[in-house]
Amino acid sequence: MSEQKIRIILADDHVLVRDGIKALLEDQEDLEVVNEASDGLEALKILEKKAPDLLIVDIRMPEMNGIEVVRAIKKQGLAVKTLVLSMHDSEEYVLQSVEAGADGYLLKGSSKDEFLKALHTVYSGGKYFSGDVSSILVENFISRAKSPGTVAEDKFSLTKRERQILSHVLKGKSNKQIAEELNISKRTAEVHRFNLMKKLQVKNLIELANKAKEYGLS
Amino acid sequence: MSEQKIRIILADDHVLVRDGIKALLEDQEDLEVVNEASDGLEALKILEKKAPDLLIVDIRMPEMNGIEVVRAIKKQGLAVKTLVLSMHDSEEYVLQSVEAGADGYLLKGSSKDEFLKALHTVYSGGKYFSGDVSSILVENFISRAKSPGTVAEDKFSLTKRERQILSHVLKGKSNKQIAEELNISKRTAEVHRFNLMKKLQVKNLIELANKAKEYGLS
DNA sequence: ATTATTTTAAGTATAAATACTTATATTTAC
DNA sequence: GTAAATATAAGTATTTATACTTAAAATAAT
Repeated sequence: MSEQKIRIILADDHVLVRDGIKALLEDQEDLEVVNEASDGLEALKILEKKAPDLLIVDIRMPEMNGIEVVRAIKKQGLAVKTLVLSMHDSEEYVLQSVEAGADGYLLKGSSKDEFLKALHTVYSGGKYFSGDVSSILVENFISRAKSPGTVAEDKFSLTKRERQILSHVLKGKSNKQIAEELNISKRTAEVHRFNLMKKLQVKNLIELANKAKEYGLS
Repeated sequence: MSEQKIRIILADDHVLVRDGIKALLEDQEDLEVVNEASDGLEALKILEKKAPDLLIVDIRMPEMNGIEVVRAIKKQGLAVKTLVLSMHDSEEYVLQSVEAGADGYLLKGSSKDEFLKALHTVYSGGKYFSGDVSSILVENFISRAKSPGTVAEDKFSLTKRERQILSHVLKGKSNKQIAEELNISKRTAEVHRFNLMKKLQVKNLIELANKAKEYGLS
């Protein structure tokens, strides 16, 4: 009865991490890594034709991040279960993953045993979130009940132009430089900068840099 | 003759990464992971009493980073070989590792095969640096020949006060705030800020934040 | 004890960012 | 096609940072 193995696809941009996890998984007789991907887009492509049981996906990847991959999967109604791995226990990531429809979320600080447990739980239709993560969920579940639709608002609802300005700001450009490069007035650049900092709720460049890095805003 | 295995200690703060690499290593019959550490200090302690053949160490770790561990090992004249793993192919890290006396340096983007090759090379007394890394070394070897003793100067030779100011700057404080908190004049704070940015060779806050993060300057 | 380094802090002038408000084109969406 | 959102940009006043130079105390090192 336990004849067919759980077919897994691994997506992580670090080969060594991938090889490590693969070795770890293949020590288990009921698991099988059928394919790997080194970025989000590749993962999606492989997924569509291989139709595995489970996808293990890292959040930070080039091209398309793990959360976006999960979102795409759910949107397309693919049957694959998803287990999100993360180096960072950023609250926002957790919430985004849940809302994207991830079946599980594990910190890389989790142990092998927890990893395998999560894997099986998710495979059999359950949800698995590592300890520290659960508390974040509980807290947000409560606050969400009070003011529905508020949490994890799609990123920060920056406009295209604001994102564009942001990316320049994050390169250390001054408003003047930005204005010159985009052929807009310095004042306009100022306004955009002002607005986006307000939206991101940061008071200075340092906080901006950190927040942007944390949420993967280019 | 190939009776005794290569005894390895693994140091990485992420349990899952550790478990993965361990699984990968223990698929090889000539290797054996005798112990693990989740931070630099722990690694050193274990090392001193276990005397393994080889230490695989991640750069970013709490308490004491990988490079510092390598440096301590060489200082104490321990016989263990060292293989440094890194997520980041930062030029500075590579150079620091070499100067600390590391026997090998591998990017986590390396494959399992390259990993094992590196391992064996280092164990048998050789040096191993993954492809992309070698070019960095070559370049710096040349420039060093011209002006010896210049490269990888111990951090950036910031003074204590400068480091202190830096940590405030990195919290997003203004010179005025810093001055108030440290009971110095605003002008003094300005000078320190100016000098430290010069020493770190950055032109703006963003670059400062990145550089500081990269080199682990608090 | 005497260099050397570090820390302190002032001056001067310029450039940039902050914290708004107001207001008009221009898109985009329903 | 009209409303809503976005992008544009000006005004005003204040605060901060930049880019130096100079120079005196205070500490640390040999």
